[in-house]
Amino acid sequence: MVQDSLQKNMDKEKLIEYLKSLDMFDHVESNQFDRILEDSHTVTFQQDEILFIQGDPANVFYVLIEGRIKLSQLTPEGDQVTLHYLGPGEAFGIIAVLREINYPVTAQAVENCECLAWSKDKAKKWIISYPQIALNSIRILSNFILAFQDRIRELSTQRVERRIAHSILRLAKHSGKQTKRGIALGFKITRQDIAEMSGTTLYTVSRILSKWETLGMLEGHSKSILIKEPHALTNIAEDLGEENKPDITPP
Amino acid sequence: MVQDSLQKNMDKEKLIEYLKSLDMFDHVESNQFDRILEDSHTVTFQQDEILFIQGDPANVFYVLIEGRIKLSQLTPEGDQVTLHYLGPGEAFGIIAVLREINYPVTAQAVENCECLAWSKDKAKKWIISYPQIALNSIRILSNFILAFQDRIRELSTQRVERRIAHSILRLAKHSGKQTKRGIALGFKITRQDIAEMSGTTLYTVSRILSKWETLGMLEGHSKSILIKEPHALTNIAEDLGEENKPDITPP
DNA sequence: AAAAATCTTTGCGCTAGCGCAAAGATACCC
DNA sequence: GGGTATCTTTGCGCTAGCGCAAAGATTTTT
Repeated sequence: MVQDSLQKNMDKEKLIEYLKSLDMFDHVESNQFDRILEDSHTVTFQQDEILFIQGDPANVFYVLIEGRIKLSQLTPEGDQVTLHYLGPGEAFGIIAVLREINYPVTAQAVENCECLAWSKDKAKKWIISYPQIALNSIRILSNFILAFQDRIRELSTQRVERRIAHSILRLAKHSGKQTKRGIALGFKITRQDIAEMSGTTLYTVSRILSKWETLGMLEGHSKSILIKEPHALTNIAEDLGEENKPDITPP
Repeated sequence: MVQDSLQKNMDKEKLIEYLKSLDMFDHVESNQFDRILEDSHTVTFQQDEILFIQGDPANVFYVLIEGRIKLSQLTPEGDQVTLHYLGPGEAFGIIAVLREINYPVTAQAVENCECLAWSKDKAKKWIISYPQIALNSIRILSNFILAFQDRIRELSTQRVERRIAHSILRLAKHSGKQTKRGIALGFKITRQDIAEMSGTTLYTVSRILSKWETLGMLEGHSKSILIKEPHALTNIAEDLGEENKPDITPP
């Protein structure tokens, strides 16, 4: 973890412009941003670096500027469950900082990352004394609640194949890059990672990806996935239409 | 659904005293409560009555005073998933009202209920213009997030038996009544209800409850459960110690 | 370039849990 | 109080998905 001066990668003007566009600072008066920024510092993390581990005392509130961060929980038995992949612009650590509890999740950089960071006290000061920021926090938290409700519903009622389809589509929506050959997921991701998002095992993910590959829906390379037929994946995720198994009866 | 005058079941003084004790109004100045109460009206619901269905436009924010309410989601396929049982003192409808979205869940009274209700506009007015109430909302929402995270972890990594044990213990903690013979769950609940909380089927719940009954851990009657050995249940929920199957080898 | 580490695939056997069906039990209603 | 609706239990067969093991493939390290 490295602390930079603010000006390294972006000048102050541009950074403020960017902050203004974020959910966390939506509708905050322009003249506040100088002070908000003064209270912050920039931090960078290398790929795979761990920002904090579930159970660590929560001393910092972050906004992710650049890169991608995985939020996960480890069970007492050692199974990892991925709760969310954060992308640029997302805030994290709100709950732990405000509630004065230890971080309830582990945060790990899955790419090189750059964050703005506020100490617990400064973050609390802004959220508590600035009603608009509190309201923005409510909106952010409620997004999590809605997403988690969907996740619980999925895990309770859908079979693995569908859940995996959903997980991959979520990644695609969040970080996919359109290429000539299809949508490529924007960062390295293993079968194990997908299993942790879908509530299954890496074996099952591998088998199902292989199946989809033979059906021509996607291409799975090591640590990367290229979605060739997003529509077919959506069909599986939404459980629409007939299986598009075109009866592979050899001639 | 019946609208009462405030004074029917509780006089105003007592009601204000009660409101002050709730999470939603924690640390709100005493002199505000007259006005908060003026903006509200009381509503009662009969057992099994539906307060609102997922997808309904969110016009009302509620605080549950008396009774118990089930929050659930229905999948497009018709499977029901129970997200939470609300008890007295809990607020609901915050997200839908603030976000101007339709209710994301269905709310149904599982006992006769009494609620305080605020119209969307009045609720928004209070939450937006009164920072302490916004902060309290953040705390309430973050509780949901933490609970849902646990739920996702459970569904992803634990087997049914353990999840059922957890569900029942949660109900017991939330609404159990200590009796001579054990802890009795405080309201009618079917095998189907428990299945919807645990992400399984009513058949599996029935089989597992039967097993626990033969082990002497609990007694399952129609629509009610008496926990005779909470400790044994906790062992299963936490996956502690050895199976307390005392080798039922007949004499 | 070789060696080590990590990730992926796939065969194989197994079992947890599903879900139909049908019979009992309990609660509800006219 | 008898009939109806709702809940619960349990037998039975089945399959989705788990998880070991071992072989490939790919990436990283030296």
